[in-house]
Amino acid sequence: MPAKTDHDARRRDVSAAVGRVLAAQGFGGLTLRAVAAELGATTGLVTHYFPSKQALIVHALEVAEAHTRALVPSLEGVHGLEALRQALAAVLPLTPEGTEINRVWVSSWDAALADPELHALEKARYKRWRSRLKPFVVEAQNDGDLPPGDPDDLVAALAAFTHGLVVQALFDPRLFTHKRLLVLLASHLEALRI
Amino acid sequence: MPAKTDHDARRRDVSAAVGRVLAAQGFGGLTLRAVAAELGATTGLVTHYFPSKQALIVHALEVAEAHTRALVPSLEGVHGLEALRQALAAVLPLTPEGTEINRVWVSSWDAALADPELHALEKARYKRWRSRLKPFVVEAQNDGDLPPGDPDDLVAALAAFTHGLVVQALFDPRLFTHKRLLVLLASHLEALRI
DNA sequence: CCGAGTACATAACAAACGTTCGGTACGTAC
DNA sequence: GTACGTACCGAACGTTTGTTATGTACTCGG
Repeated sequence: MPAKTDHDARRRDVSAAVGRVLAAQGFGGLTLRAVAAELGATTGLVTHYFPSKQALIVHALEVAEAHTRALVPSLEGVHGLEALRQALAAVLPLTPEGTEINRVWVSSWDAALADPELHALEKARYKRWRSRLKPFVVEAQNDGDLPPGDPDDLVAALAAFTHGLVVQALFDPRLFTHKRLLVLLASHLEALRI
Repeated sequence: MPAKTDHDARRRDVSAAVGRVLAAQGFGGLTLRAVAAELGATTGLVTHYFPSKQALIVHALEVAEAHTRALVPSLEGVHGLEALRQALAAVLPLTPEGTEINRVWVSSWDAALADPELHALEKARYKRWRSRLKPFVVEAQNDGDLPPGDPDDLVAALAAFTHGLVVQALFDPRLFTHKRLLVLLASHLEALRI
């Protein structure tokens, strides 16, 4: 009875289109018709795969998270402070792709602060990010490359530094070039060194 | 010929209502009707004082900036690292008022990334903020409380740290309490000490 | 080849949007 | 007192929104 199309793959296509609209227009410009146009289809297709706009957004942000995580290089064989540096550098808007996905994240904060469900999801996402960074921080502390103290505090501070840099870079890419972002990150980690 | 009402004061009233709607609903929920309702008036009043929604937003963000700056305590007699700490602490969401205005700022980034005019204004705002912090950084460097090097880099890093902390705190106020935010800021500055 | 069910297009729907505008009330200037 | 300009209401305008319903083409299991 089922037709041929790959349902899950098509859902991912739709979500990808949402991501592109979001990166270009922000949440204010995210409409079902814009998504459909980006996809070269109609709103009928979109609503066929997602019951509501809210569900569409939620899924699109999940896909974006997976995408973001995929930008982090393999850190096998890399440890401590250097692994931390690479993990944080992967988040910076160093490529057009990185810039686009960061635009999506920053844009999503508006909706996430207003909507309870999105708020909870973003809060959980931050928790996941910090817990993914934590082992590297602990390692760096054990190596004597970072000062002792509650690693959770250090992780939060480093996540803050990185995302704060992302925001400034999005608004002034001319001032925060690829090279300068990496220098700022590296010298920041260096400054924290004991 | 002119009637009695204080035009500028009324414009500020409208902008304040925009701020309240923005803090509660974000840009997605910012409509002329919501602003009018918040003001206990009609859309006619709003459009009487602002030619368009865009102009309304621009003015509301200007008012918000003035408001934000007013939250910074007098730093007369305070210098160097301690002045820097106080200036940055003033930005953190430590009070309901501070939380509300930070919600407005973070929400505004969605629209600011999508609209050229708002983008330019936000970019300029960041520049102003950094240049206001810079003297304190230079002072702290001269005092030997902060490492030497390009003060612009240090300012950008500290602005990044602070705003990144703001975002995390907005999404998880339970985890980032008033006390912890201040501790994180203080120990971060301490960690940068030579 | 034939029902059944999926994959969409197309179109309609009420609701909500920003903007525009006529109308009323009320000061002020002369 | 009359004329004029401001302040604001209330409603209408056309557009756009998310959602829902209808219709058609196609693919499969039997």
